[in-house]
Amino acid sequence: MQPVFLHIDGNSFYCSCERLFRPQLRAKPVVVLSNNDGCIVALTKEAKALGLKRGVPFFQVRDLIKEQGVTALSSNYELYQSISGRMQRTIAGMIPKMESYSIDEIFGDLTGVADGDPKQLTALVQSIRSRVRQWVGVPTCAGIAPSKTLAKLCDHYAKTYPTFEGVVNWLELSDERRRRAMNLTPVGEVWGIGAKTREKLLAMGIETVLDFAQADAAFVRRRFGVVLERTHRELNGISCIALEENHSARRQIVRTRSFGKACSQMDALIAAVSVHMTEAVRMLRLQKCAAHTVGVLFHTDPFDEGRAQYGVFESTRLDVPCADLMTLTSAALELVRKFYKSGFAYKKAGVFLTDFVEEKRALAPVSLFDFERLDVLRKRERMQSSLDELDRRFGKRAVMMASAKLSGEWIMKRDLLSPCPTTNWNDILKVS
DNA sequence: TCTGGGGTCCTAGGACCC
DNA sequence: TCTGGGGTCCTAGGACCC
Repeated sequence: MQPVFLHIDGNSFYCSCERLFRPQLRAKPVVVLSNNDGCIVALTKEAKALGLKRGVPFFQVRDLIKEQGVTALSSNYELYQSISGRMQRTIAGMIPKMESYSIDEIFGDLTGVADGDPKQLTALVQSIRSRVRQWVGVPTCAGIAPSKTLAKLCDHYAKTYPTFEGVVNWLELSDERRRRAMNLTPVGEVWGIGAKTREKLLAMGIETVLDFAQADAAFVRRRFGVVLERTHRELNGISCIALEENHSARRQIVRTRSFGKACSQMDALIAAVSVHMTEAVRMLRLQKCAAHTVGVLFHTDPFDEGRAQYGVFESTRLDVPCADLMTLTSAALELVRKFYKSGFAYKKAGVFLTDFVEEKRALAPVSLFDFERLDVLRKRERMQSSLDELDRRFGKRAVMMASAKLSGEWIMKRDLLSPCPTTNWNDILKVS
């Protein structure tokens, strides 16, 4: 039986989530910014129409945004994660097999559904879209095709050409329309073809998806390897990439953040690494794993080209896999102490965990209590009364952030603060 | 002078995705 | 002044073993 894949994703997902709670933003240009409000990570079609693009640093377009009355929002990942969960549960209830591919995307397996009748498949997917719209409130587009790569391409067509009304079904297109669509689409739009490969293909005169799909398979294999050969086959309707229903179990966990302001003290790195490790271990325990390797990274500001750069990406293999916050944090802090060099202004710090094994023992969730035992909080006695006050007013998360903040130059606008009733640093610092 | 061959494991780096 | 933060997979080459 010929496989049939579905791809659905949310339109301007982060912006759509924000619009749910701010209906006045409907049909208006909106952008959502990355962590330190550094650059644009999501934007609505109204914002795209003004020439704004994903990935552009905010400061470069600040004037344009002001002039055009674009709403710029700090990101709120906890909100997006929660909406994403609702969207995916809604879809999961309507199709036999599903893979959660990213925060706003799913792949589904529709093989054998509706006896493979293309018209019925399109109708089914339209009903999924309207249910998501109605139950969750997020607009989506979808593609249906015999391979994942084609399904994603069809979704792209659905987004690009509104006449399709949100769903493009490869199985319903004539050969002629398929060729026309592929010929209109730049090769870089294909899932699996990034900037580097695109440049190489352009240099060979391969400009459109059609050019690439018609290229010689052996040639693609020889010049670009097995990965791109798979993409090539997928574009020709041969499914090579299977649905992964258990996509969510991670093989590594990384937590990093840029500092709002570069810092040079080792204390600040220690504070940052401790906070990141607390989050990383929380994730690790959620997926019931222990990590055999623990690592840290920190580096100077790569955009500050005038200054000497220093970067660290180091890891330790533990004697035994471990899911204990204290042990993992100690190992990470040891790396920080070993590789820290004074005289540099550090802009980014983080931790990573990898080489996972399943952890069968029951694990208590990471609590603030664990965190307080860390040497970061040596100053704890001094700070205790203000921390108690913080705890009463804003909860433990705020205590954690304030502790880190007070033990180093840790400046962030709003990251990690969503569970608190305030996202305003000044409120928190006033109390502490 | 002439200096095997094949397998496995690990790592670093590069490419890709959102 | 201000430039995100996650992830995945593949490959080549070196170390090591017999």
